[in-house]
Amino acid sequence: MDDKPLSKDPNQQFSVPYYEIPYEKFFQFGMSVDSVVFGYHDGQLKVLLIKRGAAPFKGELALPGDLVYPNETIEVAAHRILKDLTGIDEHFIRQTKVYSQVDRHPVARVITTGVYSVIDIAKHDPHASAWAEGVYWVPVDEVPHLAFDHDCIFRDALEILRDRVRKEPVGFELLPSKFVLAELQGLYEAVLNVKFDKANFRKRILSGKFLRDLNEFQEGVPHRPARLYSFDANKYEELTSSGFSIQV
Amino acid sequence: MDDKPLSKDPNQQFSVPYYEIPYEKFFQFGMSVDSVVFGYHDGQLKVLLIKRGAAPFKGELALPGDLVYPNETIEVAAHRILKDLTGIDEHFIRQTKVYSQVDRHPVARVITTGVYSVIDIAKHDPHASAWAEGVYWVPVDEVPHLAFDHDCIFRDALEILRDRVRKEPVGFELLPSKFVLAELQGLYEAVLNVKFDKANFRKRILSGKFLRDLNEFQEGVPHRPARLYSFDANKYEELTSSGFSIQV
DNA sequence: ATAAGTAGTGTATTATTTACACTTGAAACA
DNA sequence: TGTTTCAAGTGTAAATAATACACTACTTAT
Repeated sequence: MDDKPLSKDPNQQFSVPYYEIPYEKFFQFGMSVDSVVFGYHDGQLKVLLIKRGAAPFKGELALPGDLVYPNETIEVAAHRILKDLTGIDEHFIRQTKVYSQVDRHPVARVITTGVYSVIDIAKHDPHASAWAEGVYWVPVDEVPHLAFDHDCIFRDALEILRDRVRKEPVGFELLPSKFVLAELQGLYEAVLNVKFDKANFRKRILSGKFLRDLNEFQEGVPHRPARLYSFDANKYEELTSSGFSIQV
Repeated sequence: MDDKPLSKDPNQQFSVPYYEIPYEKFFQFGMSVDSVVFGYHDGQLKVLLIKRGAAPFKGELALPGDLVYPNETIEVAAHRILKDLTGIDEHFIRQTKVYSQVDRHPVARVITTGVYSVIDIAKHDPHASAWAEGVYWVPVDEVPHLAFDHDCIFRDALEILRDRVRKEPVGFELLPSKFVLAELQGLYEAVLNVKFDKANFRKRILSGKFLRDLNEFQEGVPHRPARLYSFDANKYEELTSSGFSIQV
């Protein structure tokens, strides 16, 4: 009995001085990570949802997530989960918030950390795994009700992404390494749900000098092909270290 | 033995499939909160440090923090800690990051959430408590080495504060409810470590319309007394809900 | 050749930011 | 009762940045 996770019984309240709470009760938390994985496709910002393969909420839609292993950090756990789902080792990943409502998990006391991740859909082919019966890319404005408190975790992540994408080079993670300015503009428009003037968008982005002009061109388009660019991470580092920040 | 917190023994690695890890090992995390409490005094931004009253790191300087109780959320725990230290119930408080390095705590596996808090020094009188032998306001640029990974937690919080204070009404929490524009300017200059032009600062702040002109004046100053203002939270809410955001 | 369609550029207008000098008013002192 | 001192508070010209929008350029398709 003593080994079981903390009971969720509402009668089991600890309205007593801390020294009357058995010491080991302070060390019975479960820790999990829930990932909000963003991708961009067909001019739409999408998020990766799974159909849960295990209780609780088996069969329901949720964010991919799992308990943190005893020897893992949260970041390691998040990478493991994404690797299981997409096969890719390297992901851009950032924390959002911690969710610690006492009753947020129906079975045990589990505190979860939200993270978001931003990937190029074309490079990844998500597939079902031990804990996910199905995996789906869902446009962010069509996300249905999710298991646990994942509605909230998703909303918060989207809001934080929208804030961050304006000043950090997050957007480039969503695109192939070679892209065209119109794609970049479409991406920002999809993420932020706004429209930009083409000429002004170009001027702003190009004035930053962190895009490398590859002197290559689009192929197979039925009109004048556009120049290909890539994000120059070194140049960007150089710029940020002297106070520069992307402004979109 | 099974009831003890997770061992920090580096030999106890779990490089095995999850189903070979005993189930209860997933529920032996300790969860804590560490608060970075900011205050403003004498034109300086300061942070509240404690001298630890208990092992580990007894006697060393650290951020105020404690284990989360089994029936608490992280936010509740953070408020409890600050109440213990300052006697005040209501605090402005925000999460910063989660710190989950496996070896960050020398005794047990404890994951901590950093929070920051921003208070009016004049209204609070911090005092030693069960877990704090001493309490000190230290200017942010004179913070010495701290216990655990608190150096890092502090640095991150300061960076996040500096980012947030430019667009959220965080600064007002540091001042008495009635203040003078010069005080507000001094505060922003101390937090951000920059200088503003007086005329332009006023124009910018006043153009937001979220300051209420109290038609009252400073007293006891040996020069022309300045107008007193207060932050109008209702007006601010109204403005933000229609897309407005503070810009400093 | 020419039409269609997107790539990419130039520029006038408007809005915002910056720098800095100025005026105002209360208290202190002669 | 001036006059000085000190910071409060204002006005404005110049520089910079944001916006709107029309234009040219180039490649494919017919």
